[in-house]
Amino acid sequence: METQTPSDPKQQILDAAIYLFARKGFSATGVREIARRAHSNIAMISYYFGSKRGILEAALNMFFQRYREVAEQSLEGEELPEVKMRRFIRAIINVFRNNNDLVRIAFTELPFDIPEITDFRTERVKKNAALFQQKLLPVLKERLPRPIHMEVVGPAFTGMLVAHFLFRPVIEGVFDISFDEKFYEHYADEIADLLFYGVAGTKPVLNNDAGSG
Amino acid sequence: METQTPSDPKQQILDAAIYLFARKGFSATGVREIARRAHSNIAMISYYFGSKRGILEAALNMFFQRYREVAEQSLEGEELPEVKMRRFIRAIINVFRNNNDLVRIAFTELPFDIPEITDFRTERVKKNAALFQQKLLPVLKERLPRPIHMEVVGPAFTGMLVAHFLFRPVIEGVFDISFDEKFYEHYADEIADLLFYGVAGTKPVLNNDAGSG
Amino acid sequence: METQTPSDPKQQILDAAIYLFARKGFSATGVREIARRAHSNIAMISYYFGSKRGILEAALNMFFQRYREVAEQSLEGEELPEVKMRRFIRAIINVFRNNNDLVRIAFTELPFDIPEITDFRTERVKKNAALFQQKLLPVLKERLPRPIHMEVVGPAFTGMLVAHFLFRPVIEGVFDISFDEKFYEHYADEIADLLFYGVAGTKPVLNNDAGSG
Amino acid sequence: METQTPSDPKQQILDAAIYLFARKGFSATGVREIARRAHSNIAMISYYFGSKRGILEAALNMFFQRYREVAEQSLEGEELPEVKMRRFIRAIINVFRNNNDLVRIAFTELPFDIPEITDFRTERVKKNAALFQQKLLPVLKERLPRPIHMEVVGPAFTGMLVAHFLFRPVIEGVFDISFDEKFYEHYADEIADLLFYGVAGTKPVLNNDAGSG
DNA sequence: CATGAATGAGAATTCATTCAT
DNA sequence: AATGAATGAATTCTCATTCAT
Repeated sequence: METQTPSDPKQQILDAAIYLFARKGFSATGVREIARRAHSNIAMISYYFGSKRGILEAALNMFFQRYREVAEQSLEGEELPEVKMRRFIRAIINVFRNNNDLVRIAFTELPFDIPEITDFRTERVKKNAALFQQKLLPVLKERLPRPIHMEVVGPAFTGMLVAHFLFRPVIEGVFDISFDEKFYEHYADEIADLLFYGVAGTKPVLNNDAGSG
Repeated sequence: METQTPSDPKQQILDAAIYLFARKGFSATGVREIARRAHSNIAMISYYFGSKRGILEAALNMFFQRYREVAEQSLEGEELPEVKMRRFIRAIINVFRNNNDLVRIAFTELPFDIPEITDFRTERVKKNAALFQQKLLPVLKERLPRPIHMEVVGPAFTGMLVAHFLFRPVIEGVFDISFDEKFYEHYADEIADLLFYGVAGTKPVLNNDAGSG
Repeated sequence: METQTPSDPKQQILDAAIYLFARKGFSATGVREIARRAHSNIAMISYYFGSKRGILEAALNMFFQRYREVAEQSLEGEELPEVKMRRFIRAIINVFRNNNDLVRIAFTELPFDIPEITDFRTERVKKNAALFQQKLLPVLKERLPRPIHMEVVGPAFTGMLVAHFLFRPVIEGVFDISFDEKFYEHYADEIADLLFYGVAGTKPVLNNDAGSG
Repeated sequence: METQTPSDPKQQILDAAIYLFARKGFSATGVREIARRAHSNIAMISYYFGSKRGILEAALNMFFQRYREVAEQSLEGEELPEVKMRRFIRAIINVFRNNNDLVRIAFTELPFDIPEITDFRTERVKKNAALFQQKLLPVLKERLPRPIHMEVVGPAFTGMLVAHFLFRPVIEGVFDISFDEKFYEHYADEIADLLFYGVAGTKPVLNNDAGSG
């Protein structure tokens, strides 16, 4: 909301922290290192964010907000669920691409067994699930050949979506590939195909390009 | 040397560390806390594992070894790839269930951008990919309706498999469910169905029970 | 940067460390003790000197620099070598008196068999030897009754000069003496006499008071 | 006194400790390192020597005893003081050569300002001084051209004697020399000459070889 | 806004020693 | 005589944070 110049110290601290948190982890990253990378003074961190933890919260809020906006926009509308779902996948993958460090932090840093944090997370995911429940599932479920359990499909789908961004450096090493613009053109559709038809399911011809455009 | 009584201090340290690493993260877990939980002396950590990092390595080696054994066993044989794949999924999910903390540590703790660690990881994944390449893909690919890209399907499949174990506390909260024995009876098959046919793909009748029993 | 008030914490840490290193040895001295004696915080040691070792290096650099300055000044000039040598002895003994703790540290703390440290030491001594070689020996050697071997005389002379400052507490105990201003008035000349004529050598009358004020 | 086989663990511990104390210093040497170098068990150190400090004491006692024996023997007799003194120098240098590590430990490790230790040292030196006083000085003093102060000459002479063995690695580096058998043949006489006549004092011809033989 | 100094708590590790076997 | 496990204290160093300027 606040407009920041590129050399804005607050933004620089945030950027530096995101970069480091994503690579070394929150706990292993020191405020001194953040300040050094941000070409800023250590005391500025307290000044702007209150504490190291404050930076993490700011980063995650930023990320969840972006996710939320994009999710709501892409699931809106009266199209067929397949269409909306493909649009959602494409949009989210785009967000993830542009915020890869934040993806790692969000899925890696927050421990899952501390009640306070799990509650916070649960709340977010519940809202997200409600979005799907409301905008997508009623129509979708009728059209599926067999019943699905959201407590299985939901996390599995999330895992599918996010794995690429969590494991990217390793994938690049294993398959000797580099993920360029060209790759991502087809990537979202492949993920969508995988979600809808798996590797062996029959894919109706007409639906093939339904999600593009 | 290898057989340890339940009160073996080395094993107790390892168990305590795995429990804590999975919940608080490696860096945020202190050796003092590990020692306290293991009812052991701090100095014993150096004595047995050299350093805190040594515990992490011991834990990960244990986990990867278990994974490897199960993967090799379940992918062996001359059955149809679908059969072997379902057996693999069931076996791996079983390993993950019994080592949920290790799953979290393995997929969460090792940063992905430190070359040394990424290389280590890449090596492991390459070997794993080779296993699939050798035991599964040649026959499988012929039988698939459309070509698949391993650099997309591989990570997506991994994400599908692992997400449940990474997000479990949140899933329980969101869907108000508790994952008991009954749940896991069907879980592996649902994941296999998802992998093969997605949520919308047609599932041939004859293959349906190939993986059960 | 260089001018420090007496209560400057950096200087206080340095002073405390020098005091303790000289008495207990470097390894046996703890940073806690240094900080306590300096009425400072332990963390300030890292802040100012990087590490405990950093203090030692700062102390030694200070000492070697003082030595070097005095050595160069006193050996300069066109006087007879005996005159310059007596001036040098008097000046060095003065430096040693005013930095007795540093003398002990410099001659006691740095181990002699660690290549890195020995190299460092060798370099310093070489430079020092070159100073004598250049400013003193050419003329001196002509005037000596018999050839001298620098590899014997050099260390022996150093030992003569430094022993008093290394063993002072013991000497005081053995001879029931206390080294006051009066003692040092004659001390330098006695050492010079010892170097030039030993305990039994004949001492020419004319040179006798060349070195006195 | 106790006859020890070369593989006697007590002796091995002592040897290892002397080696390490001389190079790293007493405080910086750990019992684990000693035990490792002695191919012995840590607990054996307590068993044989009571404590780490016990090893140091054993080593120093050994050294002082050897010194004492040699000093007494070489100063005994009715020869001229110069003769006895040269014999003493030659004998002590021999002891120092064969126990170079112990020399370093004895002159380096014992701090000089802890009353207990200084007292111990003072006691030893007093006895040593008494030896000279009794066996040497009465006759020597009559024969010297000028009065000498023992509190000056004593320490200076000690420094002369010991410096070579303390600084050896550095001297070798500075003068690019290696101290072989041949060097030590003349070394003791050079030191004796230095003590008696300095670098410039006239040396009577007849006394030149009085000390050998 | 911004800084560099300062703090006290806490980090991991190593220490010499002891003990049961 | 000898061992390997175990201990608790002590080690150095780094941490996030605060404060006076």
